[in-house]
Formats: sequence, structure tokens, C-alpha cells
Amino acid sequence: MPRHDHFSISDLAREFDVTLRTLRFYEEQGLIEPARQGRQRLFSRRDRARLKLILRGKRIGLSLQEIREILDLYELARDEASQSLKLLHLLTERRDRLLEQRRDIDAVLDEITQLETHCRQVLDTMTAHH
DNA sequence: GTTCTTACA
DNA sequence: TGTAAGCA
Repeated sequence: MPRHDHFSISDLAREFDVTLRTLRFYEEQGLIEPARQGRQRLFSRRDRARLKLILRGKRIGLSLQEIREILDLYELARDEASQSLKLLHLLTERRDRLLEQRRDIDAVLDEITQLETHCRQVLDTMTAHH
């Protein structure tokens, strides 16, 4: 965990508990673009900071595509305002998706309860006849 | 021993 | 994203 200015792919993998494959994949997806020292990747503090944001976004449930949008803003429109605005928007969408999933789950749960009730009634009826 | 690219159950 | 293969 060299506290210096550069990190190897293994350094970051260890620090953030992700696999080497994951870091290479994120690069492939354009979320990070570590420098190269010959052929090897050389991660800067900036890459490290981005990775931190990527993982945070993933925890919240944002897609890599959405995370990239935020990261891009952090690069281009260096103003923190547009970035926060974007994040706020994505968070709202994420919440809506979760709420919808919750509604779907509740609906299935209710159906299960109804079927359960039905089954018990059938069993009670048969028992009563014997 | 470590990292890289490519391909695929 | 995991894993295996063949290099550097």
C-alpha cells in the first residue's frame, strides 16, 4: 500500500478488495484510464479517487454506464455543481427503480399469502369430511 | 513472482 | 467478471 503517487494494479486490488480482472474491466469500460509504464498499468491518486467513486456508485446500485456519466462530468465540467446535479438525478431514478421493485415484491408476497389461505381451506375441508 | 492480452464454460 | 493460456 505505497502511500506514494503511484500504485500497481495489485496495490489497488488489495486496498479496495476487488480483483485484477475487475480493474482491467473498468478500464476497458472507460471508467478509469491508468497511465502506462511500458506495458504495465500505473495508477495515480486520481485513478484511485475515481475507483473509490466507482465502487461507491456500484454499492448504491448505479450501472457502470451511469457511474461513467458522473465521472465524465468530474473531468469535463470541473464544477462540482453539475456533478452533484447529475448524481441527484441518477439517485432519484435509482430510488424509483427500487420502489418499483418493492411494489412488485409486495404484490407477489400478497399472492403467496392468498394461495396459502386457499390451500389451508382445502385441507380443512377435506379434514372435516373425515 | 507479477502483469498483460485474449478467449470462453 | 472468473478462469485459463501463453508471453514478457
